[in-house]
Amino acid sequence: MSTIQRAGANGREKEAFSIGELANELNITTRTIRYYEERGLISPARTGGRQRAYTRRDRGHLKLILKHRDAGFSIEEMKELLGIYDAQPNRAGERRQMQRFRDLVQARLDEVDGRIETLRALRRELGKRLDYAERELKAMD
Amino acid sequence: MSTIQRAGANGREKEAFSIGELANELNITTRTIRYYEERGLISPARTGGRQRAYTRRDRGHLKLILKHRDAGFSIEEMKELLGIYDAQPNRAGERRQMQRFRDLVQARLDEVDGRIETLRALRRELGKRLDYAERELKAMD
DNA sequence: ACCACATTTAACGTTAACGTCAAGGTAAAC
DNA sequence: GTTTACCTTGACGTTAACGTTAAATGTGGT
Repeated sequence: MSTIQRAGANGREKEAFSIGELANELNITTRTIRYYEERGLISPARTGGRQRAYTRRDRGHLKLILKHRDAGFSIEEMKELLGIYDAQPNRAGERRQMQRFRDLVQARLDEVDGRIETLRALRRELGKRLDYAERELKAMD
Repeated sequence: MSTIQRAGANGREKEAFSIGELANELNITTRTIRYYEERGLISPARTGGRQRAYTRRDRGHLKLILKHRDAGFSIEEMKELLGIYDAQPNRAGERRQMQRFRDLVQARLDEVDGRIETLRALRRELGKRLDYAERELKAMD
């Protein structure tokens, strides 16, 4: 698992991860991680030997990506959000950037709410069928 | 639009629809409808000339299918549910069948609840980022 | 130095859910 | 009984999100 541990800042916390470590931790394949890079969702640094070295920040990105994936969002849909998210190294971003970020997150939140509502509608529909079945069963004995 | 109107029972209510009519009403293409038939989700009757004639029941199926689709369910996931749903011509189904139907609907309901929860988790995540952005913006003026 | 295992790039394969012609039959309107 | 509009069955094309080799390099441990 090549447990990457590069020199430099050595303050107790782990600094860099290999692709295999992340794949393991997040329960996905290395192919999936490389694919996300291919599509421009992440861009990890490289070691001298050209191997990918992921930071804790990259790992955070991946986690957010997976949450979106599980919620049914496409890679294209994630790109906008992450692109902006990346554009703010820390908190020193410019106001314009920060506003744009906030707006995007807000929009995404609305999207999520919409999908929740869609699911609620289906839930109600299923509820009706369930009630029907229960009634029929009750009237059958 | 060949407004199919076959002889037989003529009690005010429309009896049969053409594929084009349904596609129009449901805002999908005829290809999509035929595809669902190909995958075994529906099986409409045919006219003398071999054209598909959909009943109100078929239309109901399609609507349920679309709700599932919009909620992110796959065709395979819909097949089980619709298969059973089809197995009950009216209400005269056998108890065994009805119980199986209820159980399936219940399971699907749980699935839906799970997906809603996944979306809620993402919602919370986005909420945090939104708060962060708002705070930063406030501390910027 | 050497081994065993992890990683890399490149490329072809796969599944789902339709889109998109092509070449005829069918139905309804005139 | 022709148009004209709609429907039919193929069948090949397309996009997304990875899976799956293959052949070559890199890395950690002894």
